[in-house]
Order: sequence, then structure tokens, then C-alpha cells
Amino acid sequence: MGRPPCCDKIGIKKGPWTPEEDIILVSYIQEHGPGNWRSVPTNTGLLRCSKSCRLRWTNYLRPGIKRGNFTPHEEGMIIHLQALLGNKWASIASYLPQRTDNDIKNYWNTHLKKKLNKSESEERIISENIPLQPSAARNTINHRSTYASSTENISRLLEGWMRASPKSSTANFLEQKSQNRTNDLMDHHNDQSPYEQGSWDQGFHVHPKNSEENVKCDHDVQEDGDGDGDATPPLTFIEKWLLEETNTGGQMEVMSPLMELSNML
DNA sequence: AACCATACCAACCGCAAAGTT
DNA sequence: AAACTTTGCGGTTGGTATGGT
Repeated sequence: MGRPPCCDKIGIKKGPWTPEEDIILVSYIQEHGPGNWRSVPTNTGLLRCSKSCRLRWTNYLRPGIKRGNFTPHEEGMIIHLQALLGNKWASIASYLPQRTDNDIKNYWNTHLKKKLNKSESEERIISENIPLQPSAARNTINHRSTYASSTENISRLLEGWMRASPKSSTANFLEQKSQNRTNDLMDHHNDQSPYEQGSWDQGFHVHPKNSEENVKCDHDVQEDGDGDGDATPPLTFIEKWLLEETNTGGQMEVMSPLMELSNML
């Protein structure tokens, strides 16, 4: 025990990351790979604690992250996985390979929790036989248009940086990364990508690190089941359901059996 | 136009598990 | 086995954009 807080040191910078810091971190990770976070600040000269570096990478800079614009299918998955697993955001995120646990957690806290509360109260009113106008707001997801703007800035910055630099392995990596980001942004701007089979495949195959993490997370989830006894249902069922969901194109109707089960649990 | 309230997201903090010596 | 270090997770908060008055 007695671990000293890593962020208490004098001279450690806090707050929002600058594009320059992002570039330093990305290029370092490209060379050395993610991990050994302890050594990242000393080796890069970044005035950040190791924790902050890891968080920045996993939640923001890691290739293959999809940001904003949660599809109805993703939303449904989060709702049901949360019902089944509780606030195990990392576990839930392992089933949404392009999303980070932080993103899912934020989306839950800012959108879905309210939505569910509203739905529950409306259902209660309905069950009490009080007439109620259909609520348009119930099906409305408030997506803020500025959500991806910072990502876009990073993308542009990286592109500019690469043009100015000789073609190194780092630059190649960044170019690829930039391309991924651009593709993501295209998805966002088009706003037309229902959660489809291709998205899964892309998430798992294009980003090896991602899938590697998924394997680990899934393993963790399974261990959770017999560990703390927090009523985690058999994961094989969830996986089966997710598979069916993926194959059927993710219609909400498919979830009703699951909802019944989760209600029973 | 200015002010205030609310919504949202990025990042921080503390704790615990896992890993290492 | 104990002490220590590192990593990961979930809860929370601060800053800022947006909407309303």
C-alpha cells in the first residue's frame, strides 16, 4: 500500500492537452507502443503524469475511436448491457470496440439516464391510466454538432505536421491515423451509418490493438462473473445476443427477449 | 447585447487489482 | 509472503459551448 499519488508532483501539468503534446505522445507511442506509461513522461519530456498520458491515448488519440453520433443500435446495446452488467463501463466498451469507456459513461450520464428516467415516469403515468400525448422528445437524441470538432483539429494538425516532415515511420503511422480520423469524420458528417456488420468488422480488424484489448476485457468480464458476485449474468448469453444483433442488423425489436430476461435478473 | 442556466465532454482523482521485486 | 509499483476503472468535477430570457 502507500502508493504516492502520481499527479501530486510539482511541475506536472494539468488540464486540456495541446495539439503539440498530442503529437509528442502519438509519435512516442508509435515508436514504443502503448504501455509502460510510467516511462512516457520522462522519455518524451511531457510535463504530464503517466496516468494522464494513458488516459489521453485510450480516450482520445488511439486509432479507431469513433466519437459522438451514437447510433440507435449502439444506444440500445449500452442500455441493455448496463442493465445486465451495471456500471461496468470498461466491460460494456469491450462490446463496442470503437467506443471508449469514458465516452460510453459520459453518454450514459448525459443522455441515456435521463432518457430512461423519462421513459419510466411516462410508463408509470400510462400505467396509471392518465392520458398522455406521445412524446417526441422520447425518441430524440440530442447530438451536439460540435462534438467532433476537436478531433478534426487534431486531424488537420497531424496532416500539416506530416507534410512538413520527411516521411518516417512515424509520419506513415500518423498519416494512416489521420486517414482513419478522416474516415471517422466522414461517417459523422454523413450521419448515415446505422450500426452495421461492417462497423464491427472494421473495429475488430483494422485496429489490432483494439481487438487485443477486447480479448482482454472479455476475459476480465468473465472473471467478474465469479468474482465479486454482483449478479453478472452468463456472458455467453450476452455474446450470443450480440452476435444475433450483429447478424440481424441491430433492430431494437430483437432486444425485447433480452429486456425480459434483464428484468427477471 | 448581456446575463444566466443548462448541457456536455475532457480530464482528474481516488481506489483497487494486478504485477514486480 | 510482504512491500512496493504500475495499470485500469468508475465517479466526479471544471471549463466551455449553447440556449433562453
